[in-house]
Parts: sequence; C-alpha cells; structure tokens
Amino acid sequence: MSIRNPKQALYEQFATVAKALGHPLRLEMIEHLAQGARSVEALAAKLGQPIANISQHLQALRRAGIVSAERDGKFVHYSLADDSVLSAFASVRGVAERQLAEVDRIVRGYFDARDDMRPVTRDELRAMMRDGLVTLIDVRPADEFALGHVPGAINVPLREVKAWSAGTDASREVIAYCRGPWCVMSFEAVAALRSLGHSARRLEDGMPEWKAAGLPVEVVTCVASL
Amino acid sequence: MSIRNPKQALYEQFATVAKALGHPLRLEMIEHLAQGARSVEALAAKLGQPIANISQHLQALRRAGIVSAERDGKFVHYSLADDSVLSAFASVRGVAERQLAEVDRIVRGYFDARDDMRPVTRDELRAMMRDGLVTLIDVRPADEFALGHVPGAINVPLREVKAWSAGTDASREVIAYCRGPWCVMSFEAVAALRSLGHSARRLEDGMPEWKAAGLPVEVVTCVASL
DNA sequence: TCGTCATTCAATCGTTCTGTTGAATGACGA
DNA sequence: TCGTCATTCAACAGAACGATTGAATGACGA
Repeated sequence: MSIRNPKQALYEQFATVAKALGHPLRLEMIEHLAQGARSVEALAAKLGQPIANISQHLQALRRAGIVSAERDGKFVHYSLADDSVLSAFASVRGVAERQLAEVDRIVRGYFDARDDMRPVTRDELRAMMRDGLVTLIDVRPADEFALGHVPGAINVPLREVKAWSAGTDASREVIAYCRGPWCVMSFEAVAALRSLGHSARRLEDGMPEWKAAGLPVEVVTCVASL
Repeated sequence: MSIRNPKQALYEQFATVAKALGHPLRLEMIEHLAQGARSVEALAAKLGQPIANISQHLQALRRAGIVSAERDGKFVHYSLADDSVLSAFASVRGVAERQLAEVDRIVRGYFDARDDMRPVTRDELRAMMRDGLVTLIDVRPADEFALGHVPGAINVPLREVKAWSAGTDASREVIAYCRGPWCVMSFEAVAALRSLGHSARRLEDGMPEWKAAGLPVEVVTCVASL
C-alpha cells in the first residue's frame, strides 16, 4: 500500500510528531531546550551522552518540527520550534500521570512522602513574594539561571544548597524550583533543606511553565560565559 | 544501564504514552473511539484491518493508559481512558500543523481551495441554528450519530448526501460536520453539495470536540442495533 | 458439559529504530 | 590555503516494532 489517501497521509504526519516524542532521551532533551537554546555539544554534556547520539536525536526532533536549528559560526544552536511543543509534552505527561499506575509508583517510591511535598502554586508564590515572607531559590545551574529566572529568585545550584543554607536563617521558609514539574533537582533541594532543619517547599512546575504562563522573567545580560 | 534513576524512569513512562500515539493506525483508532466505545470487531470493520492487528494495537494503547477495556459478555468494549487523551492528540496535531510543511502541502493538495472551505466556528453555528438559518447535517454513519450528535442535526451519511440534497431547497445553506478536524467526510460532503449548486460549509472540528467544549449533545436512545 | 464465537496469545519474518564507530563536511582563524 | 574544531553522515550490530498466521482462552447458550 504505497498509495495513501490524504487522511492516512495526515495521520502519518501526526504520528511522526508523536513518534519523535516517544523516546525518554528526546524528552529529556526537550526539557533542557525549554530552558533556552543549546549547542549540540552543550546538550550532550548536560545529558552525559555521546555527541553523535545527541546530534542524531536532534535531527529526529527537527524532522518532526519539534526543534529548530540556527547556525552561529562553528556552532549550531537548537531550540524548541514552538511553544506548542511544551503543551504537547504537558498533555502527554498528563495522560501518563492520570492513567499509568507506574508513574504514581515511581513518584511515591522515590519522592517520598509527597503529601509533605505539596507544591506551592504560582499564584501563592507571587503573593508570598509580595509580602516578603519567603526566600525563592532557583536550583538550576548558573547558565540556565542566567537565561531567564523568576524575578526575585536567588541562584543556588543544587550542589551548593547545603553550603548556602548554613548561612541563612533556618526559620525563614524557602521555596525551590528548577526545570519543570518532574525535574528532580527541586525535590532534592527541598529534601536537603528539610534534613537541615529548614522549612522548604517546591514551586509547582518550573521555569518554562512560568514563562508560558506569561509571568515576568528576569534575564542576566552581562555574564561571563561559562 | 538497567539501573535507572527516578527521573529516567518517569521519562520512560511519558515516552510510553507518546510512543503509543506514534502510529497512524492507532491515531485513527483513537479518532474512532472518540465517537464512542467500540468492540474490537467493530473497530476492525471500520478501519478495514484484520482483527488480530487491531487487538494488538488496542493493547498497546491500553498499556499506555490511552484506552480502557470493559468486558460485556463475549465482547470487549474499548473506549478512551480519559478526555486528556483527546487534548494530547490535539496538541500533537497542533505541532504538526504549525511546523510540518508536509501537512500544509497535503491539506492544500487534497482539500482543494481551502480558503473557500473556511469552517464555521461552534459559536457561529449556534447563532445560525438559533436563528433557523441553516440546515446542519451529520455525515457520519448512523451508528456514530446515534451515540451522540449536535442537537438539531440531521444524519445524512456521506454516501447519501447526493440523494438527500436532491430533495432539499438548494438556496438554504448547509453546514456539515463529522468526526474531527481532519476527518475527510465533511470535506467531501461540502464538495459534493457545492457541485450540486448548494451553499455548504464545514463546521470546525467534529463531534468529540463539540462534546469536549461542554456543549449539549443529543443521543438516540431506542434504536435497533445495526 | 459442549459447541460457538469474540478476543487474545504465540510464533514468525521483515522492517525500523538505537547507539557506536570512524570518516566527511563546513566554518573559522592563522 | 591550511589546520582546527563543531557537527553531521555512513555503516554496522543488536533490539524493538509491525503484520500475519494459527492456536488458545473465556463467556455464552443449548
């Protein structure tokens, strides 16, 4: 059957997009690209994968219209083609969260006592920040923080959380956020802070969702490149 | 690497869902199941596929939490597990429509003169229906019509459109709808009616989207089973 | 209990996807 | 023009997927 009717041809295109989303590594790449444009090399370093492998997955994503490439000298910077990519990712995640018991099991098993971990909503956070009640920390690496962060947030990369907390008032509540709703970094930051006697909670979602919600973003403009 | 950290495990689950959406036949199955629950046999007949093939694809969808099965005597009725499935489908479609030139090419090539085909929005339709200005036809097969249709719509399956139009006032505008935004039936119905001198347009989207929008649906309750 | 029938399972083969390797490309700077 | 370096291409083996076939399961009615 190489003759296809238009309906089948369309479904093949839709399936192309879904298929491109159907690989854990590519989903992780999308989450990273949602923080900002990245070169192949930078992305490979972040994910701990061979460059050629990342390059091929990027091209799979590009063929599906999920990312776009822009050449800049020696480097090719990839970024998400469209905000609709994030909403597609969110929809797929929503189905998995709602329907797959395995997701629930993983969440309960690894992110222990998730009820205690009830996240702060964006609206709650904004009210708290207005009232100056809490300290907001962005636990992503510095380069991602520089590309855009929640106004008023302090950059405390995950590795530095312990050291940072030693110098702060343990009675003040800390809110942590990172790349997205299932990014482990903010979970771990909260766990670390609590084990040190701090009061800490997570922000729901992460930076891309904050931006997508149309909320203000602060950018560090003059930073020495890492 | 059989040891996975929780993050990778979660991404694998999300990828499972996306992978399940990554096959044209499964997408077509989802569109049919969005009209209402179906047995394996009925779905196979609708799609012109071997039963075993459909059964296997249904199980792939079930493993991904996309459809759910309910046994009823000899038959197993499958239906969409959740409304979030339709929104995931819509998101994926959105990415494809926005980013893949191929989609645009197919639409332009086969659904000729799409500008003339500007669809009627749901709100426009409701206003037109209130004023009694138009005739609304549902061009899906009778069984799908029976399971739910837009109030005031007449069921005119695609094959019967020509015969039906002969007995109607050609000056009255006809609005056609079917299964969804890329279901070809309403395109073809409009083309047929226009070639016969009628004024005809499509409704945007189809029945599942109408229902998802929270608009009223009429069901035929006492119908001889087909 | 037994036959019937819708559905699922199991086994098969051909195709596509994945990750790895090493070579090719293409832009920059000397 | 030539070397350098980021990226991509090409080719391979191993794994997963897809369609088909025929047998097995499980519920119904006699």
